[in-house]
Amino acid sequence: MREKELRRSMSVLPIGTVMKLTDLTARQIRYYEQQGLIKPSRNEGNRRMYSLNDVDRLLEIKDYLDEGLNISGIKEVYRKQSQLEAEKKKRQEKNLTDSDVRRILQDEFMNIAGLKPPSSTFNNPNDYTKFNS
DNA sequence: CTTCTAACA
DNA sequence: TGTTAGAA
Repeated sequence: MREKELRRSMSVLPIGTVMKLTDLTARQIRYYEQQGLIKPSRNEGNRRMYSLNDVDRLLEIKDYLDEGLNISGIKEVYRKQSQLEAEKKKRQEKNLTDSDVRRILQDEFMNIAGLKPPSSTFNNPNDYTKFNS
């Protein structure tokens, strides 16, 4: 399912198509870009090329605007959203690291004790009771 | 013909 | 945000 995300991030739509898809004027689309809300790529002729994700983002921006939020308010939303995702990723990385450490630690114990690991211990890495004797 | 930048009766 | 001029 990662291939799908890759396609959604491909910049292949000219501003004219995005205008029809979002019902926004070129002026508005370019303005939101200036505000850093979207970052379309440019083709060989310096023309903006948008991705499906950009279109979704623009549609989202339009909704926020209708809900009464101003540009700075929308910026805040995305700013906080990015930080939450960053923290989430760090947590995941830390958990994976802890998991690795636990597995390595268990291997160490097994070697020192010259024991073969009980299957129940593998099913629950947090259970060290088998090693307390 | 489409899009870009810059500017404002 | 709209609109427009001149260039690409």
